[in-house]
Amino acid sequence: MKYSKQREIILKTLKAADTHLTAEDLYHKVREIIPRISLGTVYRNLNLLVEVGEIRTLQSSDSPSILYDGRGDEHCHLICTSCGKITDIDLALFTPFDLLVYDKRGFLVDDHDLVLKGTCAECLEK
Amino acid sequence: MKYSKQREIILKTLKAADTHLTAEDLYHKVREIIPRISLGTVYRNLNLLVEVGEIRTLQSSDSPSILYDGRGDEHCHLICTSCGKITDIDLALFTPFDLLVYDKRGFLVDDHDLVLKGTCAECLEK
DNA sequence: TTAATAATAGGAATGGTTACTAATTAGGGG
DNA sequence: CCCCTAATTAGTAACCATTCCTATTATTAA
Repeated sequence: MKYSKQREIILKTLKAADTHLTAEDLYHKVREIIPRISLGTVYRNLNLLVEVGEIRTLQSSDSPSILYDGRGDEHCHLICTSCGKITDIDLALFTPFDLLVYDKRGFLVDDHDLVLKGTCAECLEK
Repeated sequence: MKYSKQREIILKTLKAADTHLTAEDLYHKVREIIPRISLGTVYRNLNLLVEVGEIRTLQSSDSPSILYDGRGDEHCHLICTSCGKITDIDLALFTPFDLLVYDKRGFLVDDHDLVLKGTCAECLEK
C-alpha cells in the first residue's frame, strides 16, 4: 500500500472525531484540509482502512449509511433510542460467551459486533 | 392496521424460510403465490412488520442489502466468515451484561443486536 | 532519473430502498 | 346489503449511498 496524503488525513480526521461519522461527514471535514478531494477517494480509503483493521464500521439502523469508527479494536456500541447518541464501551467479558457458543454449536468466534439499544443516562434523567 | 393478503403471505413466507432473506428474495418467493405483487409492497410490509415487532432486520456486512429475520424475539446471529452461513442462537444470558452496562454508564438496555463472526463447525472440519 | 504502478479527481453508473399516484380493497355504520 | 372512508396496492419514477471507470498525477524502488 503506497502512501497517500489523502489517506493520512482521512484516518487522522476520523481518529480525532469523538463521534462516528458517515463517509459524507468525513468528506466535508477533510475538504477543509484538501479542498479538491473526491468523495470516491474517501470511500476507497475507508474501505482500505477497514480491510487492514485500522478502523471499523457500524450500522445505526435508523440511518441508511455506514458509520465509520476510528477505533480498530473490538468494542461494543450503546445506541440511545431517545437521543440517538452512540457511545463506545469496552468488552473484556466475552470469553465465557465465546466458549459457550463453541460448546453448543462448534462455532469458533473471532469477532464480535455488539450493539445495545436503550436509554442513556442523560435521557433517563428527563 | 387493515388486513391484506399480501402482508399475510409475506409474513408467512418469511417465517417459513429457514434462512434470512432480502426483500428481493422474498419478492421472488411471494410472486409464486401472488404474481402481480410489487417490490414496493414487499418493502412497505416488511417495514410495517418490523415496526410492530413481528420480524427483525440484520445487516450481513458483506452484502449491502438488509436481511429480514422471521423471528421477532431477541436472539443472536452467528455469521461464518468462511461459508457465509448465518445461524440463530438464543441468548438467555445477557442480564448480567446489561446490569454491568447500567452500573458503569447508567445506560438502560432494552434491546440487543449481537453478531458473532467466526468459523462454523462444518467449515472447521475442513 | 526513470519506470512501474498505486492513487487520485471527476463523473457516470449501479443497486437497494422509498416516494408518488391513481386504482383497488377492507370493513364499519347506516 | 351497500355506502363511505381510509388503508393498501401496483407500477413507476425518484433518491441516495456506494461503486466503477478513465485519464491524469503521485509514490517509490531500482
